[in-house]
Amino acid sequence: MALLDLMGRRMALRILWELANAPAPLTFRALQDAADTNPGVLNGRLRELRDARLVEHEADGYRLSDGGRSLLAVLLPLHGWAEAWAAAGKPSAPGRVRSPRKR
Amino acid sequence: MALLDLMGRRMALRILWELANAPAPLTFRALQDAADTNPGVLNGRLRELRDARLVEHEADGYRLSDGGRSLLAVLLPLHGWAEAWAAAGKPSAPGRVRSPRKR
DNA sequence: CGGGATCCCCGACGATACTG
DNA sequence: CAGTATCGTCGGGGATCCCG
Repeated sequence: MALLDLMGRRMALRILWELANAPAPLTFRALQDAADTNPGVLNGRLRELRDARLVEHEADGYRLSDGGRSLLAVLLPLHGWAEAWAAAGKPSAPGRVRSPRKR
Repeated sequence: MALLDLMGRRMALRILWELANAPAPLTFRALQDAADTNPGVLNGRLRELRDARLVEHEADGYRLSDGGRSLLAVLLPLHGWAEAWAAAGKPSAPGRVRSPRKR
């Protein structure tokens, strides 16, 4: 699945996430700062995400496309599963497993 | 998300898929053949998947665990989304996704 | 047959300098 | 500020050999 290729890349999900939580479109710099990455990676990812029509670029910056938003929506259940899975997997880890964290 | 790290790896999903469709547990060789990969990768992935408790290893071979099956279930919607997404995006686009494999 | 060990290659990433 | 170019590094993955 090509989707996983894309989403598995270094800052892909992070970028989508930052854009999703931004009140307004983010500039290149703003994104670079928010995702804490470098121009090269950010630029590459941005290109791929735009090719995939998951984000859009306008004069005022980058924003999620409808498709991007729908992807995020589909990703949520997976995210939930992953959390439960991770929680089940590290019962012996420095135990803060008990208090479910919400952010 | 660590899940994506794992699933994004070279044969992870493929292995889960092959195991899911197998009528009975698959042996190492059978899996290697089914997924068309090499011992090194297969072994590595198998170790990770076992660590993640997504697959189980018994005397008669490898099989999906309950967790593995549940993951696959959660993955289905994503898969559906990905198909629609791919279909919408690359009806005529030059497919640069995967280069032809030599065998 | 199962599956570790090895070797090599290539692409992704990180950092940063640089141009418009 | 936006984005590109360059360069070194690092790790994953392909192929193979081989032992238990």
